[in-house]
Amino acid sequence: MNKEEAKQQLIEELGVHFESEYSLPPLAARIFANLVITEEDGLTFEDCLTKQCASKSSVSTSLNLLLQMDFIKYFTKSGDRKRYFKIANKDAFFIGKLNAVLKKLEKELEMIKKVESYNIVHNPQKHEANKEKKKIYMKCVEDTKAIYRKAIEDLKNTQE
Amino acid sequence: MNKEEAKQQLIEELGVHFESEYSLPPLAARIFANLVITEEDGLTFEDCLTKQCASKSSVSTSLNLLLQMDFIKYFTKSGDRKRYFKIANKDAFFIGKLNAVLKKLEKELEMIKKVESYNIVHNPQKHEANKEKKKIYMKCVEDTKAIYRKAIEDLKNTQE
DNA sequence: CAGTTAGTTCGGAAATAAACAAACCAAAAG
DNA sequence: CTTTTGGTTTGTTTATTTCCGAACTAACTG
Repeated sequence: MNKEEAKQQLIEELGVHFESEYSLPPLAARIFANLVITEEDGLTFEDCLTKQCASKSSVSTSLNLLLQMDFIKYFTKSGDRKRYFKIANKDAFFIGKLNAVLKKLEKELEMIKKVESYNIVHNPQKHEANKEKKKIYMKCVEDTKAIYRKAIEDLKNTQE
Repeated sequence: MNKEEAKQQLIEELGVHFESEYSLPPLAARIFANLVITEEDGLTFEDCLTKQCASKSSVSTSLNLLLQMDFIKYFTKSGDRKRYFKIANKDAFFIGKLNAVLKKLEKELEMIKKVESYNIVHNPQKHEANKEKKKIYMKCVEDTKAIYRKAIEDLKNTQE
């Protein structure tokens, strides 16, 4: 398998992964995948257009979505009106991911607490029955959060 | 706020949460939310139908989806043709969730390794640049997995 | 066996999401 | 000032998802 083939295949695979992982529309996921694995330092609007065989408007929407989600950023070159898009920054890829998981865990905890509050008031016996399990689960979430926070710190300290 | 109001509001809120958290269709998410917070020991098909103001066919589809995803189970009462649906089991709710996260992390690792393999062959310099970050991220994922595995064990040992 | 109960299945309608084409705009170049 | 470049915006089309109604089935009931 040559490089171009390997690349295309990996983009498709990564694209599918990103769709579910980050709830991205298919085209945005593919564009992001392309930016993740490209060896170039930044791809232009046109690059994205031709590489994904998509329409201008769809590429525009997708790139703006990715920008707004902080998945990508762009830079310019003086004397060149094009924008060059690249993934937000080498760490952001991981940090963003870690933060996303953290946020989900926070939300999950919040929902569990709401259910708990409801049960304390309206279903005391049910609350008693689940107390121990909730405790284990919550500890697990807290431990995970600690690990993630540390990893984010570590990543930040790896700046080159 | 009375109990019924508090309950309805919580069901809606939990429902919205489950939609994104577990990628469930709206109706299935609401039915599951209802089963999570109900004080009854199991709700019938009809209960789900009337409480959600949905059609028979939609309730049927939703309940079967939830069954197939192992989110819920049912039991029967002798001399009663109805099925009583309830959440899969008190631990399964958490264990299932933890396992789902574990699976996602595994998949994530797998994708990262694929990108890494591609870079080793086709983009050695890029690979070198990201080596340290990948290492931190991977350690983080492994640590998380360990915590989750332990929590699952702990939950299993809490059987009443 | 005729009806009722507790659902399932199938075909389609309604809602939502994703992508597109075409018209548009602002900055730079000729 | 006209044209080209690098996009954006708007309105539509297409695809997919979600839900529903109506017809069906299998088990029980009288």
